[in-house]
Amino acid sequence: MSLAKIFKALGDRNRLRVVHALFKKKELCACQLIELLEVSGATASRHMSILVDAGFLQSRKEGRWVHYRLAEESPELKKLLKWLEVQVEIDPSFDEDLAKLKVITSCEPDELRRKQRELTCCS
Amino acid sequence: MSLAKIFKALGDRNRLRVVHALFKKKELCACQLIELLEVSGATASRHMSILVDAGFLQSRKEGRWVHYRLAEESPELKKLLKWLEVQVEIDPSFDEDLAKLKVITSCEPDELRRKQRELTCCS
DNA sequence: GTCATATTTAGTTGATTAGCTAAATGAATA
DNA sequence: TATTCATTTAGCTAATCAACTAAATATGAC
Repeated sequence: MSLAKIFKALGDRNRLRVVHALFKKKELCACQLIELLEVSGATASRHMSILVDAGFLQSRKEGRWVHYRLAEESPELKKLLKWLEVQVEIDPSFDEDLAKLKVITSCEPDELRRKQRELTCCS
Repeated sequence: MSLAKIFKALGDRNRLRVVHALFKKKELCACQLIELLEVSGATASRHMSILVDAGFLQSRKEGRWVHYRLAEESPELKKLLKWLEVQVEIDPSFDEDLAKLKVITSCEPDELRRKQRELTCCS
């Protein structure tokens, strides 16, 4: 894994939001991250794959759902994440996501998806 | 300064080479970095401005020459640079630049520029 | 002042990338 | 088995970005 690739993976606002969310929640499924970012599923999926590819995230498939969490393998990347965790804590631009996260994790993924469908149908 | 911008600045191989070089040499002028990267002066200048902009580098003008070194202001960025310093040390893909750096810093900037002109004229 | 020279800015081009929609895949359930 | 649904892949578009050349700026030397 090249250093440039590692930094490139973090050089995107939406991907930083995903990492920030996983600092806060430990594990989130794809549909929750879609809800958080408010992008298409395809776009979110691509962001995840970039973060997994760079070694920051690991995924776990459970039935139809894919769950993401921060990877634990590399001690070096963990150090970098430690630094990043302090920075996002300081940065008020991530505060909005905290409230959003609260809503997103207040119900189970399947219920969340039902709500998402309702919204897109009725609006 | 946004976090995404900070990471984006490091998400380019040539800019990482510049930072690596400045870990090794403390201060280098624009013409030496042009020689190191083997890109046009304009391209090198743009890379430098991105690194300065992100807070990693500071520049010092001395007559016609501009000298660059790692910035000391931000304790947070210094921590990140500390991490990066360890990584580039481990990464063998930066080894080639060590030999190159030796040549580049073996003579003063004005002599280096003379050599550069000779090469482009005669080849 | 004029010339030479180091660097930056402007403007162009080709490659990469973040976003989308639509189609494909894979897994649970009727 | 057929259907439904979560996610990924494919294919497209607009924006970003790294590289270049040429022109502009700035500084030292004649």
